[in-house]
Amino acid sequence: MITELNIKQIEKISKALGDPYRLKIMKIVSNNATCTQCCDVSAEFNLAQSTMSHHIKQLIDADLLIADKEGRNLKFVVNKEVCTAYADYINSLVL
Amino acid sequence: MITELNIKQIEKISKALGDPYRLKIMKIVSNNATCTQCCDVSAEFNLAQSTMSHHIKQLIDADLLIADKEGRNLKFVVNKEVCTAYADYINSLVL
DNA sequence: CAAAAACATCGAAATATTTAGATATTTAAA
DNA sequence: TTTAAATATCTAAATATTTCGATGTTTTTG
Repeated sequence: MITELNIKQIEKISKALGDPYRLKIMKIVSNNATCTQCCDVSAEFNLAQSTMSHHIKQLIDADLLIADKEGRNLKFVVNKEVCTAYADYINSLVL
Repeated sequence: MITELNIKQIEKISKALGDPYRLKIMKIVSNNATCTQCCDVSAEFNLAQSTMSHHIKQLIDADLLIADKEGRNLKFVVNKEVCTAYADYINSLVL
């Protein structure tokens, strides 16, 4: 299934990636073979829990992360299709 | 020559792309076979000249556009290397 | 050389984002 | 079943971004 992103989604994804914490979260999740959890990620940062929650929410809302609530934990992985579709859009600017 | 972007550049590029006007500017420049100028772009928008100038500056500062001052005109094209390098970074999140 | 064209810069208002603390919710553990 | 752990939500302050109008600079044109 090939995902095509509209311009509003491109904007939202770009905005979500326009923050150092959120970029670092993406990298951590990407580097993790297994699903990551909020608390795993939080451990790497010096931010309030509510702030972390906010950042992760933005990545999920932008569909960059796919989340799955398991018990009291929130697990997530990189949304490969959306990342690829976003990269495709960027590449389409280069003709 | 292969461009490698550091994380600060990735952040700056993402931020630059996280705005509907700037995304539209990128598309206009991308679609133009020849160099684009500020006044070409401005004609498509309902924004003050100073605002357009500000948006274009952000794209140039993020190295997404390459600018060249010719007389009183500012001409620019898409920076293909940086766009490609950015897309590569995004793809690197998908393993 | 005076006027206009193209763009940049500055200052200020409006708006959006980031952040933390307090509190709420949901689930697991004791 | 009380307690603790993991996350979410709300509010408010701090900070950043967007936008415009006014003005400045540089270059071309009359």
